[in-house]
Amino acid sequence: MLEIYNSLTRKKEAFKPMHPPEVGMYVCGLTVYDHMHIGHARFLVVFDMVARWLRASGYKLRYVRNITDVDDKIIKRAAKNGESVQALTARYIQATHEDERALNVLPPDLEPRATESIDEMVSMIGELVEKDYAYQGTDGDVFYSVARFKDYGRLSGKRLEELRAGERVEVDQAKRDPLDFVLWKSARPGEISWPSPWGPGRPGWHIECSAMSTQALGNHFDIHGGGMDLQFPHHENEIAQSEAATGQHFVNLWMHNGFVNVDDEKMSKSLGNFFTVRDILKVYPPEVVRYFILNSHYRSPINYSDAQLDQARAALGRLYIALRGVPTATATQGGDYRSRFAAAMDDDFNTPEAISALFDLAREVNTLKDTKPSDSAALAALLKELGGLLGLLQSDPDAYLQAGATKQDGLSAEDVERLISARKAARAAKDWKEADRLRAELDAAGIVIEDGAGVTTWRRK
RNA sequence: GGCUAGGUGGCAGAGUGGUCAUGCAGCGGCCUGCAAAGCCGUGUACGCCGGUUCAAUUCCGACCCUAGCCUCCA
Repeated sequence: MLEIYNSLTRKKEAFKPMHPPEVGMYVCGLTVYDHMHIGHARFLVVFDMVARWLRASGYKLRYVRNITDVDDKIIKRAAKNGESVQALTARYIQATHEDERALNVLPPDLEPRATESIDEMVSMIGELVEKDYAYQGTDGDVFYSVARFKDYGRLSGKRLEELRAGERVEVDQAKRDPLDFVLWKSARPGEISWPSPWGPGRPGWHIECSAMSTQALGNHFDIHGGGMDLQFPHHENEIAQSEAATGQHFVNLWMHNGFVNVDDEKMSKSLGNFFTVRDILKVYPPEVVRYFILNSHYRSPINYSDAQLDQARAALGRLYIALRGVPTATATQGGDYRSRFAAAMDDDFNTPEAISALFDLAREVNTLKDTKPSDSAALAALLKELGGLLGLLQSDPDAYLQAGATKQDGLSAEDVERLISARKAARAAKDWKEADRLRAELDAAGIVIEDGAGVTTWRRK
């Protein structure tokens, strides 16, 4: 039985979709004005893992992940670059898709773009104005009247008076209440805009997700996810907007993934301590990045560092080494590995524990390799199958282990093969000195060689 | 200050009221021409102080410390 931690109730709950086997899940996606960083990669991989496990559990999932392609930062960046909003977002949407493919993040079933749902946003704002949950401020912007929504703060555990007491709330004369947030922003001359009953402008960020999720999944759906920092105010505001507009309960289960830190501090652009996926993939295979993310529980913070990625690479290498040289076979029922794996995943997606079952499985594959090759092959097939549920271990083992992407300076595969045959000749002549010299030469180039029964295999460090 | 989540062995990271996480690194052994990989064995742990209990890292309370949110943010 699948249990998931619900941010709304702050406890694990048995997962009960409203209309099984159908499940609707909406995740707040990227604002596309720059390359994604490792923090973005985390939420993408985490919810990809969630989607895969829900499907593997027999649910018919409708996974919706939006793209925010109009927003203050986008407008500012486009202006700075001297290009149109459309040109900027098109470029980064493409880059985002490339990075997702590299990380083996499957496309969602639906990827709505904010600019394609403006009508729905305008109509939802109209609904809110009509019901007196929203008003047009003195500057023309339309605001949501937070005090009108009695459950405001429930998701984030905040109360209005506490928020008001905070010193950092901005003072804005156009609003009736400093906590009110913008639903519709009037356009300044030259800015991208759409017509509306309140004049030309663009939607606020929060209304985008309310409108797109409702449009794709209905007024009331099962799961809504996103990064920890979106809990307040973004998701709080979504609830306020959607429930006020539709009069219905919005979302049953809220999931929030933890952050990627650097030196125990949040990664952020202002601190300048962020790492883009593109830069990381110049040094590490994408699957190592995916393993690194999945090796911690999705709600825990993780620290990014080269040392961590090196460890992830060593660990993943061990799994691939177990799969190396094993003939293809049908997966066994596999003792209790399968049930251990499932139990871990069912326990709020405990991927580190699921992965620990993979390592025990790999040990048995290795142990039986020589004595019971067919049993070993069947277990290896199980290892690959279970790994696949996490989006791991699907590459050809030798291709993964010999991939050149890890170090730039290396020898080509042909060079390596040539040196290995030279060493083979030296070994046959029992010229150990020459054989060891050649091995040292390979080692210096980052190549590890392993003499098996009659064959020498190689991989990159 | 308010709210939330944490503090586990050299590092990373799960978990449990009383036997093993798992990976990396270390040590010993097997294997190997020597290695590597693999296998076997092995050491080091649960922030601090009280309480409950036959028994607490695990439950309860206080304390200390850390991070996140309270402002755009995955």
